[in-house]
Parts: sequence; C-alpha cells; structure tokens
Amino acid sequence: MTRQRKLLFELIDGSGAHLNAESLYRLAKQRDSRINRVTVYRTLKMLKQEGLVDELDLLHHEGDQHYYETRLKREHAHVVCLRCGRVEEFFGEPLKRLKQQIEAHFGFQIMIARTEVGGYCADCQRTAVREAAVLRNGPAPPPPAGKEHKTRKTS
Amino acid sequence: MTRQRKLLFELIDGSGAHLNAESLYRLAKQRDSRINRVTVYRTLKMLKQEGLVDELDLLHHEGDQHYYETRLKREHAHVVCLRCGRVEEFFGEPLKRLKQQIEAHFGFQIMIARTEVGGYCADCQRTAVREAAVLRNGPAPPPPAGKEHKTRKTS
DNA sequence: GTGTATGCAAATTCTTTGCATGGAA
DNA sequence: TTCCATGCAAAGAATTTGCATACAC
Repeated sequence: MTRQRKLLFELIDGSGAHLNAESLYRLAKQRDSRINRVTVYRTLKMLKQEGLVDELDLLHHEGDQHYYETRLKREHAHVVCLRCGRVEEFFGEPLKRLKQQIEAHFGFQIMIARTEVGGYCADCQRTAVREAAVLRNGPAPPPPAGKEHKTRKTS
Repeated sequence: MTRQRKLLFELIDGSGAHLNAESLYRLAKQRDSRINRVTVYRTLKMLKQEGLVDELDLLHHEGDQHYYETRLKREHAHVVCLRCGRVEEFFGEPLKRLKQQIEAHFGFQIMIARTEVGGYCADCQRTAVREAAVLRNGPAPPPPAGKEHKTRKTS
C-alpha cells in the first residue's frame, strides 16, 4: 500500500463524478506533484483486476477514454444524456432480474455487469423542440413581458 | 452510396460474429483490395451516427478495440466469458422493463442501450475447478479406462 | 459538372512497456 | 534487506485529420 495508491483510491471513491484517467491524474497531481501518469494507469488496472473499481465508457459520449468508479455502491445502470453529457444512475430491480435470468439461462457465473443507456434527458428534449422551431421558423419571438420563470413543459 | 460502404455494411450485417474495425478491414480487403483502413473507420462512424450499427466493447476482453453489429436484431444483452472469450446474446424481458423504467423515472428519451455482462460460462467454470485441483494436488490421475465422453457436471 | 467519399501519409489520443531507482514491509 | 511499485522515456495500439484525387449522382 503506497502513498500513490492510497491517494488514487481516495480520489476515485471520494469524487462524486466519474473520473477518467486524465482527470484522475490531474486531481492526484494537485495533491502530490510527484505522481506520474503511468502510475495512474497501472493502479487503475490493478484496482480493476481486484474488482475494486469498475470501468465505464459512458457510450464514449466524449472521446474514447474510460471512466472509473468504486464498486462500493449498489449495482446501477448509467444513463447518459447524449446532448448535455449529464450522467444519471439508475438503481432498480430489473437489473437484478436481468442478472438472475442470465445466470439461470446460460449457467453463467456473472462477475461484472454494465448497463449504459444513452438518450436525451428531459431538459434537452425541451431544448431540442425549441431548436427545431428555430430552424423551421427563424428566431423565436421575444418572450411575453413579465417575470422570467422556468418553462415546465413544452408540449 | 459507394462501393465501399455497401461492402462494409454487408459484411457487418452478414457476419455472425462481432467484428472489430481491424477484422472488418481485413475481410473487406479480401473482397476489394483497394479499400483503405481509414474508410472503414469513417464508415463505422457514419453508421453509428445514423443508428444503423451499434458499438460494443465486450468488456474489453481482448484489448481496447470496439466491436460492431447491425441494429436489425431485437435488443439484447451481450454475455462475455472472461476466460474463453465466447459471447452469448440474451434476449429477454427484463431488458425492456429496464428501459421502460428508466424512461419513466427520468423522463428520458432512450436512443441506445447497451448491457454487457462478464463472467464465466458453464464450461469454463468446470475448467476452473479442474485447474484449481491441479494447483492443489498436482496433475490429475489418468481418466478411468473406457470410451471418452463429455463430462456433464463436475460438482 | 459538383460535391462528397476515398486513399495516402502523418498526426493525435489513450495506454502500455523496459529499465533503473526508491520506498514499504 | 528484499521485492514490488514508481518514475521516466519511449513504444504501441486504436483512431482521426489534412489534403489531393476519384467517383456517385
């Protein structure tokens, strides 16, 4: 257990976000300027093999990097908005069912499962509708006078 | 619609396997020696964007390439044996459920969904038991005399 | 004929390897 | 004190880009 490994695991575990190797390296460098990018890759590989972290690609929404998270949480699917990049996590019982059925059906012993879903989040669906309107009709008319407030539903 | 695009889509669609960019390129080259690797990458990118093919990584079981399949089949999960590399496909209703729940829960509009599961297939579980026995006890005694037949269950 | 797709070479991005040194147990 | 992890430099795999030519429509 070295200084570097401890730091890296803490960062992956502590960060709310899904870090990729490069972000993890940058964060680590801030706390320990002597750390090397190669150590990050080597440590990630080890943590993966030990089953301590999971590797995601979040549908390669931005580039071909991978993202990492600790395996401490309950199993969940990742839901990525293809427009704004926001990532939600879905915990639910169909996931468990799916695993059970696969184990039963193939006599498989599942070690790891990954579900990644891409699409458009509620906000971006609204935006898309607005953008399409602009393309069709030109810029929207100015909003009616009065205090601004968040649009609730477009349809 | 160029000669190359037609060929590449046919190959992805026709091949039973999950091809990666390099295998696809090699197959294509056999049929049309003038084709270029770059064209393969460009075409795959386009087919992905059009929603005609899906990109998988099969848990990066061997290297960091991606694998491709057409979207003509019903939605399914990929089940990869981490030992022998065999890939099974699972069609089942928990997948549909999962998508529905995610759409309902987040108000999400799902465009693409990918489930990849890794573990050990029935055959490899048996092998692992044998291998562990060898590590513990040294090479197994020769099998009892008589006609060879497939082992059915080890446990 | 016009514009987009292709081929080629070179560049970029992400990740791994070889080897000498440093640090944890 | 021993051995494995680290850092550094360099290599390697997978993929993308720039630019001139070729081909589909």
